Formats: sequence, C-alpha cells, structure tokens
Amino acid sequence: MALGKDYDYAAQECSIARALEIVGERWTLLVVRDALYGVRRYNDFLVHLKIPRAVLAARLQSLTEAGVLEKRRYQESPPRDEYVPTELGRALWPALRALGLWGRAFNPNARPMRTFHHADCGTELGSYGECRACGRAIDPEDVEMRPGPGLGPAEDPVSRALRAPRRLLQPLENQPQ
Amino acid sequence: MALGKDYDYAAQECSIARALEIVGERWTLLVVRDALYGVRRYNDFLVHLKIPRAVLAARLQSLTEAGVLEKRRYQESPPRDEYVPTELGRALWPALRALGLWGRAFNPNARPMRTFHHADCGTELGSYGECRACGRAIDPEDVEMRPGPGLGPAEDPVSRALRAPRRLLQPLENQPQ
DNA sequence: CAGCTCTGGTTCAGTGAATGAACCTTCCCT
DNA sequence: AGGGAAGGTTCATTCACTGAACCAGAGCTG
Repeated sequence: MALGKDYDYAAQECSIARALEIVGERWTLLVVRDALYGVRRYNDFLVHLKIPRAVLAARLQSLTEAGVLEKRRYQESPPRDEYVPTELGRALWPALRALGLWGRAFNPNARPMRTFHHADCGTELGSYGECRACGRAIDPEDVEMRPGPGLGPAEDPVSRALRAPRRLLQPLENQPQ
Repeated sequence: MALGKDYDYAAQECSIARALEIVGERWTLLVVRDALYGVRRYNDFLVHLKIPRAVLAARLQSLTEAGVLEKRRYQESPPRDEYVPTELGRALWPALRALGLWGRAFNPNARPMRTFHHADCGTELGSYGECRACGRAIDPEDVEMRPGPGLGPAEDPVSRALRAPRRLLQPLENQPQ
C-alpha cells in the first residue's frame, strides 16, 4: 500500500487504520511474514521476496523504527546486522494467520500451501489460531509450519529451507552453499 | 498498498500474498471495514473515509469484481446501488479484528476506540474474533460494536451513526437529515 | 419550465512512490 | 592482486494516488 508521506489515514479514529499506517504499505506485511518464518538477513529477504532492494531497505528501516523488528549486530567483521521480530512483531501473527486463512478461502479448490500446527501435540491450528486439542491460543514460538500440497518446486535456497517442517521464528540456517 | 498492474506478488506461493493481492492496496481494507460496520452507499463511504472519489470508485469496483462486495440496486428511480459484503467479505472479519487489536497494542496507553462483543453474552472478543467465554468463532452478524473511551467527537453524520452500539453488518439508516 | 440539489460517478494534471538496473563499500578468501 | 559476498545507495522511468473540476440522471421547487 502506498501511503502518502503525511499518512492521511492517521486521522481515522480506528485501531485498524492505526495498524495500517504501520504495516499497510506494499510489501510490509510480507516482510513481517518472512521475519516470522525465520528470515533475518537482508539477502534472504531479497531472494525470497524478489523485492526491489531500495524498497526492502526502506521497509526494514521503517519497521525497525516502528519497533516491529529489531536490528541486531550478529558479527563485527565485516559488520553484519540481522532483523529480528520484537514482541510487537510477534503480535502480528494472529493478523497474518487470519489473512492467510482468508487467502485460502478465496480460492477454495486450491491446495493449502502450508499448514500450521501446535508443536507440542501436532494438532493443526483452528481458525482463530488456537490448538483444537489444547483449546487455547498458541504463541508463534510454539507453532510448527509444515509444507502443504499446494507448494511447487523451490527455486531459491531460502524457499528450499522454508520447505522443511520448522518452528516459527526459528532463524534460518545459512548453509555456506 | 499500491500494487503494480501486473500484481507481481501473485507469484508468491503463499495464501497471505494471495490475500494481499485482493485487499492489500491502500484504502481497500478500510472500505471493507466500513462495509462490515454497515456502510453501504458511495456517499457514506466518501464522507466517513475522506477518500478521493476516484479511488473509492476504483476500490468498490475491484472489490465487487473480486466477490468481496456485491453491488445491489436498492431503488429504481433514480437508479441507486449499494455495496453489501458477500460471504467472502464477511470472512475478512477475523483478519480485521486481529489487525485492530494489534493497532491497539501498538500504542498501549491509548484508550480503545471501539470494543467488540459477542451479542449473545456480552463478552469481549479475542484476537481472531472468537468469544472467549463461548470458546468459538462469532459471525460478524452476532458481534456488537460499542463505542470506546478513545473516540473523539463525531464530525460527520456517518461517524455519528456509528457511535451508537450496533451489530456489525446492520445497514446504516440514512436519516433524511 | 428553469433552476437547484442529491447521488454516483469520470476526467485530468500534478505529485510521490515503486521498480529494476547499475553502482558502491567493506571485508574476506585465495 | 583479483574475485566474491553482504548490505546498501542512486537514478531514470513508470505507475498509482490525490484533489479539484466536471458531468449526468432524477427529483424537487416555484
């Protein structure tokens, strides 16, 4: 979503509008999604999202300023930073989950791309992010993501790494190719 | 969100990206939000959202083509149409609810603008629109919206009408002023 | 019947954001 | 010395958003 630089719908007295001021721009929610999937590094976002470099830099910066991601130095020489979801970023999981569920409902005969399960018991999450077996909401740390039958072949290393069953927020291992 | 005309992130194999193709543009989710609040008429959207006319026309058309809203003739002479959420549009309620709750979490010391309750029991809804007491998802038809302490004075008739406690999807009465 | 209003648009010029390609810098490796 | 990887910045072009103006059908008013 392209917001004007004056962020006009800040005027709206509505929490939804407030949320969209932060994450409503084009690509922003996809960056957060990848961050929750475990992507942390500039190049991995770039490869996985096929996003223009300038836009990615802008989004990472604004998300960091908003407190959704945290920029963290993970090696000094050469200096390298990674972007990690904060508590606020992790709190976007229900919204992303709901959007994904709606996107699946949108084309009903499509096979699911990924399924999400309670890591402790393997039960697939319900429509409001709860474990149907345990009957309570599951934090993203305890969600296991599994590839679904709707996924095609992986074309880049990041997509390939995200094919394996894995916990949300678990950092991507950058195997040295 | 400004999508290119070729909708590039259609390529993403992800239900979230699919959803954002439809509702990811700037203003789109706010139009759907208003539709769920009971706004149905072009002019009411215009007044309440303060959205440019051209953008509103474009959004209403694309949402109608996507099957999120339905254009319905409500009077023949002069011909007047209203836009009503379809089943697919109503299915966006959990995502909007989750986004709104996140927007509230974003500025924690702000007072809530509106609260949403299960109409049958009065319990405030959880982050996916489920009733915490009944333990199940609540259809938007059964959700009661109440004004919260964070709302300022209403400046237009539509905002004023949306101040009263009311069910979602209940059409706005256009009082003849 | 002239003129005004209400509703629901369309058109248009100006602006700002997204895009993709090219370039840059620092560091490491050989 | 040369090459490559990571993480950016810069730039011209394209595209969408913005706000104001304009338009058209229908009813109301005098």
